[in-house]
Amino acid sequence: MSNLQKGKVDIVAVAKAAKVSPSTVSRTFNHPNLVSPATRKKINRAVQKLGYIRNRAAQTMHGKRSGTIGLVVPTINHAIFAEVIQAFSDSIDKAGFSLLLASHGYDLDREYAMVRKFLEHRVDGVALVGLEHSDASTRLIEQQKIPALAIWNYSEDCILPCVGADNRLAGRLATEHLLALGHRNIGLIFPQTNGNDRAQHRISGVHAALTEMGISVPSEHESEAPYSVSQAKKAAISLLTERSRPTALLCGNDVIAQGALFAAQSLGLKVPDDLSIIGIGDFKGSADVEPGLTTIRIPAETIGKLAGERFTDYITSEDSAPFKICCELERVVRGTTSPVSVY
Amino acid sequence: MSNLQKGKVDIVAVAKAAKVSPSTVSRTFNHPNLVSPATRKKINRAVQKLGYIRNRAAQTMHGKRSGTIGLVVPTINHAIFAEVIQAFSDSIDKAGFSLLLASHGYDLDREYAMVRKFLEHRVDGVALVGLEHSDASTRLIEQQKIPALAIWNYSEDCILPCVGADNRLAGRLATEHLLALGHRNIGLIFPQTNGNDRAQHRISGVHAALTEMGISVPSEHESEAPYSVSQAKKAAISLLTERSRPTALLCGNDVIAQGALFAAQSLGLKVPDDLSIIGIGDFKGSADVEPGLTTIRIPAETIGKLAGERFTDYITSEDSAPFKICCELERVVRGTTSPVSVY
DNA sequence: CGAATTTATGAAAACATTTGCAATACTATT
DNA sequence: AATAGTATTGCAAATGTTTTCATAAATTCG
Repeated sequence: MSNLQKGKVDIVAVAKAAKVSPSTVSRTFNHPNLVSPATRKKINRAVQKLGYIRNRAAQTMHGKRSGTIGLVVPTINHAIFAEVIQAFSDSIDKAGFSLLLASHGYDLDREYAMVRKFLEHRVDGVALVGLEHSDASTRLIEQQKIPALAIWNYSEDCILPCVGADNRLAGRLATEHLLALGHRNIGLIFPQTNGNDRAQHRISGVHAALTEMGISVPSEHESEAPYSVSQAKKAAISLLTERSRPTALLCGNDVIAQGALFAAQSLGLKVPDDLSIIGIGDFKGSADVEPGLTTIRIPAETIGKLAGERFTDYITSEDSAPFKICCELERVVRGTTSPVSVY
Repeated sequence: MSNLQKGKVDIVAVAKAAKVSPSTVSRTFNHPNLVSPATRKKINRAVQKLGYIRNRAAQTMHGKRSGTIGLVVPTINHAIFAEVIQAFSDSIDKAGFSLLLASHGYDLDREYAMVRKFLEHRVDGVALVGLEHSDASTRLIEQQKIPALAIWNYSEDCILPCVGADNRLAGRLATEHLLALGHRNIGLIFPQTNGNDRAQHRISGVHAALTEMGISVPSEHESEAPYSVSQAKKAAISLLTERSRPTALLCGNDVIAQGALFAAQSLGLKVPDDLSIIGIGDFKGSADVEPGLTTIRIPAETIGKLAGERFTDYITSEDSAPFKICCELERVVRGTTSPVSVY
């Protein structure tokens, strides 16, 4: 009760209370085996009594790790990123790190600013979503020799270590599923690809697969929609009321696919009989709509977890060999796709 | 090119390169008006050339603010928290702060651990979700005299400053809407209330409103479901297949309500003709289901934004008067509720 | 032109910790 | 019992900044 919150409760206050030197207190924390059990007990009692809390800022100044990892995402407020963030956070927490989080709203200049901000905080590593970043960011990471990680996308020729899935393949898998069901007249709804390499890769995978089959998509069947169910719904409605309606809709992500599904339902189209819909992502909720959404599952949780584990390893171990991990995609066939109807 | 990443690029390296003293460099950053434009230019050039980045750890040691705010949420991976986190993050970012984020998975002991962890990082403030916290956490905050904020819930008799909505009122509003439509046989599906004061308050508001009307809910019409569409769907199905089916379902949050909606649809019940459903929250997506979900809107974004603004104010200004802000709820009537049918 | 201000800069102490080195105390060995 | 070795502790320097105080240079004013 006496000298609790007396303002300055630092390591020397503890030392004084335990009648030892500050060095010994520090050692009790950092190398407990170097200090005798008896003094350790004295010190712990003093720590308790004074309510002492270690100061990582001071530790950091000594070249010790700050114990923080910075993660920059495009946005926190999307189901899919929230899932990655959660898994990543849990994962690095287990390794004793804290998460500094920031979002850039798909603006790569802001991404740079966020990385810089994190560097000021002397994070032990920075994780970024995607493979496309501004030159400034790349240079900064290079110069400062800060461990960096690309999350979410996988690519062989990525400069940074990465943990993610192959979005090109995701696009291809979705396409091949529709093709296998006999669809040849396929509509595409994708988000803007600008500064969004996930979408870029996906759509390029789609086009590759289509071209191989000699299929091309007329421009009126190719539409752009933001990451929003309601706006995707609008886009889908206008696409579906074109003269020649496609038999299937391939959507750049599950949110768009959900919008498309609602659009179809509001137009009185039967899914999957009149129209097949496939998404990419398998977001929470995709299984639950009626009918369940067929999609290409990107294992967000696995990616986040793995990324956290490997990255903290990479940071803490001496012999840090860069790594690239490709997480498996999975085709999840539910109720929104069926063979093209013969009519 | 020469002495870029030579390891130690600190303020004295910059000083040397600019041929001034470290003090002057420091001043250029902190009190630029105290240093002549000419030297300022020299210094900036040196900073550029060396790629110097300020070290907040060292600043923090001087009693300067660390520039971080810790936010502890139950979970990141729920639409509604993701939205608050996003808004809070943006908001504090504008004030120059960085966000340290952690989740506790509805375990108040872990919440304590996270707060402690943040304290080690010398955050300038901690924000917690909800009003119910372990004694240990409360004591810790008290002892360390760290600015703290309760987000999400509003209550007059809250010890901490708070920014949030009145969940009791939310429950009451939802109930009154159903009552006004003539419903008397109401089913309840709520999440576990243990360690979740949001749910607790909502359900107590519901019961209060019902009791005032002399209505009681038979226990077989009261069900518990976790925060998951599919599990809520299951719970709703078993509730709706009881002998005496309620005419309306009041759900503890929109995720549960969505599950209930899907449940009704899969049972062939017409919503809202055969069954009215109301949720609480107004999550992203609630407007987009078919029919649109009637709900009590909790303004997550406003809460996050306001919380960030007021909290950073509170932290940075000297005359920090504690504050309590109650954010307005709004009844959003969409397609899932209608007057009870006369039969 | 000299005194009184004002402006610009530097020197050094302070912040809370860690750690290499030195000193002391204890244990085992002959 | 003396010596060598080991276990435990303390001293002091170092980490990268900020800030107070002092000093020097430039400006203003009578």
